[in-house]
Amino acid sequence: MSEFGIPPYVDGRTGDKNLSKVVNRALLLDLLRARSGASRASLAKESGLTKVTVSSQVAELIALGIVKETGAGASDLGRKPVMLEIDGAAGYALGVSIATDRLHAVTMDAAGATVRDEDCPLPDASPESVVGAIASVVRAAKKKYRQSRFGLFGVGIAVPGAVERETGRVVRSAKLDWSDVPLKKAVARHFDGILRVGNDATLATIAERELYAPGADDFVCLLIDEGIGSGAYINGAIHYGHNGQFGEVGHMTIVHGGPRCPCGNEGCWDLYGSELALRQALGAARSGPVPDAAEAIALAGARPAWAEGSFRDFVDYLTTGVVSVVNSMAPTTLAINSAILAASPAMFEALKAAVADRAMSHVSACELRLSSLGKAAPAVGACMAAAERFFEGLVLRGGD
Amino acid sequence: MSEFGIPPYVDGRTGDKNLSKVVNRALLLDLLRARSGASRASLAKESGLTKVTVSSQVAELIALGIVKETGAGASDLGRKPVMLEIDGAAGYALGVSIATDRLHAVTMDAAGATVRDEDCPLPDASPESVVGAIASVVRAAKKKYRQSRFGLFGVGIAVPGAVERETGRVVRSAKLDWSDVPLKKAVARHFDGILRVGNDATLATIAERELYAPGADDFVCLLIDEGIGSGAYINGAIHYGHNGQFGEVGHMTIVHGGPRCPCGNEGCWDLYGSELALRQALGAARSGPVPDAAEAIALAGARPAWAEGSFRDFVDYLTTGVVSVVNSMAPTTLAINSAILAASPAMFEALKAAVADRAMSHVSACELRLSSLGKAAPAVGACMAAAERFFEGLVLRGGD
DNA sequence: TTAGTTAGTATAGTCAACTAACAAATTCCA
DNA sequence: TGGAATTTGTTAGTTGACTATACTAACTAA
Repeated sequence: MSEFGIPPYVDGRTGDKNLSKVVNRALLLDLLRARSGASRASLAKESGLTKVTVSSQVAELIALGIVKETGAGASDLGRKPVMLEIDGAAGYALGVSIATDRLHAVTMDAAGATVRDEDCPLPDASPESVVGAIASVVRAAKKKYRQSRFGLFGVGIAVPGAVERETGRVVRSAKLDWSDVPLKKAVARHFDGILRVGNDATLATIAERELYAPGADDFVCLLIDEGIGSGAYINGAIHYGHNGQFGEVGHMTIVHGGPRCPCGNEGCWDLYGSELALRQALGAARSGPVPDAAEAIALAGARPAWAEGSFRDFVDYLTTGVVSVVNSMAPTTLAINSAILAASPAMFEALKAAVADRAMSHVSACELRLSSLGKAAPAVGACMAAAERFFEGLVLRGGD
Repeated sequence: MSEFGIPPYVDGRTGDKNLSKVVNRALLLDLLRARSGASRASLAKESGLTKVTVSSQVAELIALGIVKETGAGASDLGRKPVMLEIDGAAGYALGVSIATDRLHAVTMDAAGATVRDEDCPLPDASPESVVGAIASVVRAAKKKYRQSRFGLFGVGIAVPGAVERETGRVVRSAKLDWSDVPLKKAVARHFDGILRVGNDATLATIAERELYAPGADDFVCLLIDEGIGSGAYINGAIHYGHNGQFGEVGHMTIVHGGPRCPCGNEGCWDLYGSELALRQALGAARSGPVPDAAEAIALAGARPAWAEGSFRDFVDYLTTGVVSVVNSMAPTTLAINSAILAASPAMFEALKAAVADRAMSHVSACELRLSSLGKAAPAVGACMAAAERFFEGLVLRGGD
């Protein structure tokens, strides 16, 4: 469950008196969050801890207000268990993803249920406007959830660009035309809880894995829209490269000696396999205007004859990139978040078949999946990242 | 120090009474292995543990025979510390790498010092011959080190191909023309200690990191010879993909629509940037025979005019692949093990400059290094992998 | 020779998990 | 209807490893 490979409550820590308590609490919280329908006895069985240990931990979690008893459960024989669950109403996390013209804001309760999903228009994409809009969403949520035990405990922000992990500084966002924006610092003046700022593809990957391959150690997620973004769990941990922007797989060369890309490299996959590239190809194919995103999606569903070549090329370019990713990283699951592919099951099937044909046989066990989270993925992932940190804090509390 | 992200003594483990002892012992062993010149007091300072805890752990490690006192150390003031170190003579690890015509065998003592490095010719590359040769090397080492506390405690075997991690089965090795060879099981009949079988590039990566970037979380290693192999540490853990063969980066496409590769993919980097590809280009350039590896290395040093174009193309192809790797994985250090580049510093410098020019600016902090381990890397890494497991065992012993 | 400093040990206390025994609640079956 | 069996959860006491505190040991410098 943890987004981190080495759980932060273990990493770099000496084996002091609290270590086992902390490890066990994390284990129990993970079990409680993963399945509903747990009791003290079932937790003991699944965790390998004794009933006594579980009871004492559960008592503390209930006292903290994060776990609640929900009455008697079913049993074939013997005393009925007292069912336990994370108390969703204990607190809330807000996830915001930034686009050029709007914010997408998702709210989740402590149990992980989405309780709100809204779009806020932005006057412009300047850092000031964005920070202002985030501040107002945060303010509203803070007020709304003031009554609950932990209130609005965390905010996650998904940025389409490179983010320095430690400081939450946006190093560079081509989409927003930002350079060196201290986003976290700016938002922190309006919110003093858990605040996480990350790359949108990275955060989307957190959400997609939770949905499609919870617990998978090696999981890659591709986001295909204007450009091609990606994120990856490797060895069970989400991978942040430099500046939290792992996975510029869009800027692998697929055409050696090809045209220069704005990124500085040549013949990048992004120039051939992105939605933007497809739209430009469609425009050229009909010798007319370049379709916008909505029209391209409609065309992908309709598949008019004149567009066939463009779509076939698109799948072909996607195949080349996906095979490169599969061969070089050997994930067990690869999720693709693409509105175009979502609109055309046939195209996705063609891609799957082509990848299976070309990928190295011993790694082709990799499962290709189409994401269904769509545009919401980064905001949902931002929520999850904030919640993750919240639970990490709970683990340390009372144990440190 | 651990080759694993989540230390195996923590992963999946509940916080029982021994957990802290195990964690602390691992911590102390890592410190002892990393630097020489430790004392109980310095270990306490560096580990954050109390002197009492350190003393009691050290007493057990000395009783186990893995740590020894080496007399008084220097001090400016006050009582002189009793210096401690891993007792190299406590035991030995053997690392073997398999080539078509010979075995390369490296022996290390428990302190990590290489004590022997030999080549054993092979009559042929059949599984029977290889297993027989390994068995005889192992038998000799077992006999030689019989007197020491732990004797020959482990054997690591580096295979040029895909290896199933759990079982040590060689799924496929094109170089050796092996399919489905239960190598670990076969060798286990001649050796009952720690036995690790792995992909050669993966094991070489372990060795290269230890040398060039000990402790680096994100580290990629490329091995360029007949083909292009690679290994990577991501999030501080060596990454095994499917079948222990992460990093078929050689089979990323760099020429979309290019020629079919034996692997099933098209336009693979391997077809353009490997030593084999270079040698074929050199042969074509002089309209003569394809040079063998030794001649190619000599030519790389001499750089005759007729070969200039081939070498320039070679660097160009390498650049494309390296930039793709750097952009998509964002490692902090990338080590290249290539006899050709080692023979021509100018070529390596040209590669470095071209990569810096084309890689995305925010990830170009990645440091490119030329490996000096050369052909020995896989065998050295195999030793290290065996030693790693040995120390993991020590950590659990007396704590479980 | 004595004060000051650093290394390492001895002893007692604390914490959290464990074991064992028990109380509570429920079903099955005579 | 009333035990026997079974499962849930708690209470009481034990254990192991770390910590704090206080000590001895060894050494430098003035």
